[in-house]
Amino acid sequence: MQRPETRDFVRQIVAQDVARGAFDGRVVTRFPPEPNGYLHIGHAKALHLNFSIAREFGGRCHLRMDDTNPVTEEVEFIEAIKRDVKWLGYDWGEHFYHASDYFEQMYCFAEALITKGKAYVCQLPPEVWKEYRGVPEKPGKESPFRNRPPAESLDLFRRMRAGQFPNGAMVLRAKIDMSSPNLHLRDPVLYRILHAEHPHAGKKWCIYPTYDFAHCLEDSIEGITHSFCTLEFEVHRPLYDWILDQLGIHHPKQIEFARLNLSYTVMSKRQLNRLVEEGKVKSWDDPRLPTIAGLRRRGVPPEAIRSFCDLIGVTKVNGLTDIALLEHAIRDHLNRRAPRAMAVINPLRLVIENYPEADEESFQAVNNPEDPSAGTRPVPFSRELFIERDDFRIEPPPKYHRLAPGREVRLRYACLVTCTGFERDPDRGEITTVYCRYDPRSRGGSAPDGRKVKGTIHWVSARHAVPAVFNLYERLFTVADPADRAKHEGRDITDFLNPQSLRVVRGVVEPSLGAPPPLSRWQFERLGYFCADPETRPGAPVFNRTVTLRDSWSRRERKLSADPGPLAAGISPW
RNA sequence: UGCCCGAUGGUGUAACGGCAGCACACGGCCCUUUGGAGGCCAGGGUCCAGGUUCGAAUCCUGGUCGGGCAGCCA
Repeated sequence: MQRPETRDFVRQIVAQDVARGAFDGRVVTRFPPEPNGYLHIGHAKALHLNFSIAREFGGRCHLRMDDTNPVTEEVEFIEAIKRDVKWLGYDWGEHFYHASDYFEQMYCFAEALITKGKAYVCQLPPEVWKEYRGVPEKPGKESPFRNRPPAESLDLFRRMRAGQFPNGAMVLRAKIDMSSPNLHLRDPVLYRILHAEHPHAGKKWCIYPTYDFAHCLEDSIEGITHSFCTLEFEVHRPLYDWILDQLGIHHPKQIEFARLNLSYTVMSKRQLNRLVEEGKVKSWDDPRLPTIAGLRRRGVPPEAIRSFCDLIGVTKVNGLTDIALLEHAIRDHLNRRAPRAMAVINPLRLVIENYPEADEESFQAVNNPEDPSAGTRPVPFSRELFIERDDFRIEPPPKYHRLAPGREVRLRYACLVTCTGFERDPDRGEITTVYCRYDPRSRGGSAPDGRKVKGTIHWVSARHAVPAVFNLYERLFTVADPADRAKHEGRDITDFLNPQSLRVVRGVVEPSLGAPPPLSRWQFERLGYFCADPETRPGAPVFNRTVTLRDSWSRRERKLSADPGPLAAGISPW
């Protein structure tokens, strides 16, 4: 027997269904966001699951606005959601729907249920209904309206629709089992009165179906075969099944999977909303947020989000995914695709003493070593350059391969230089200029005699430099699980905000980057991946740092400073 | 304390009664005109206790721990 193909449990179920000819072998899925907020990377997981499975099994995936609650939903979100889904690379084709377009059908199904004696209009006030429902440990109490004749319920329900009653006066409830250990089966509400204008349906309705009643019907009407949702809906499944069974209509299979939790961020709509409302971040597309809009502005490619979704898999285990995995997916894609350029985010002036003041020349730089077809570009060079402040030390620590008095390094693509001295500000002690002499025979950066030059640093010609603003982003929170910590320690998520999550610095970029297209993605050599902010302007570019490069030197330095080692500790066994 | 779901290296996952594998992270080495990328190596895991079986991560029982459910939200 052949070793079974590795598939997640969802795909296994779908494959089995297809194999045994369930749903005529068809696969139809759907992504049903409620248009009351922006999509985030957790939604991307659901999106990816639905669209990928549809594609893999030759089916289709619908995009559906689950707009059954007019008081929280807005048209603004509908367009934002469509834009984000499209940007992520998913195509719903013709299949864009609104749950509200099915309101008339849902209403008819509700009447059918009433007629069959499976639903009734209940006039218990909300507080009393809550009491009657009871608690999980004990059976609930039946509503006095439970056994009212179907004809009476039907009349009342029609008058509800006609607008004869105020909000909350009565509801339509399913007649199931008030003693069920599953609260959702204790005669759940199917319709409520809401005198509110609907963003899509307008003023047509004043009664609206609840999620439980609407969702299974939406799925059924659209011919969905597999309805994926998150774990918290597991206890709703018996109700989903009950409604469809009573009505005897097409019955999709609901399958629950674990939602995504990402370390060092928060994912709930409520928490994200707070961060925006309270100004902890600037907007819904703030690059520190895990929203799709935020990730896009941060410079995260959609391909990286999709491959991340493949990496995390699908299970029923509620865990916490390390954001390092997302960062890996981002670097992996950008390393192959992002053109390289040179930028200096913390400039230090470097003067090449033996390079004539009046001269300048340009060197050919490789655009992408991972992709020869990306070609090369000329980079201007002159006597005065900017280098990274981190790339010079007066007293270099062990294994430091960069510039220091007397040390030789390679200026990337240009030449070899040896440090001859430096100058400091007499008052502040800050280093202002580093002096070097270059080896004229090392044009392009190769050592003429084959001598080993271990360090290579990046640079920008001062005369040609374009000033640029860099938004350096770090993790939004200082703890891996801010939401859990807040919940269990009675604290607030804002207690864990990283004050360093955004640092704005001014530096320079090489002239080829003077007017980058908004949202274009680059690797600044030795620094990281950056994305031109939408607000970048020609001659005044603004870049958002997507993610740093992996940096084994800074890791080493951090380790050394954190752990002084046995010698520094001064401990000797004898 | 009712019901439902879950538990495999630090993290995310695979193995569907037959050699516990992969990825990320972490550590070491090689290579390098990005301390990037790439290559190589190493460490580290089946929640616990019983049972069934020639054989259990997998099946059964009990426990422990974690999550969900008491909106006219979704």
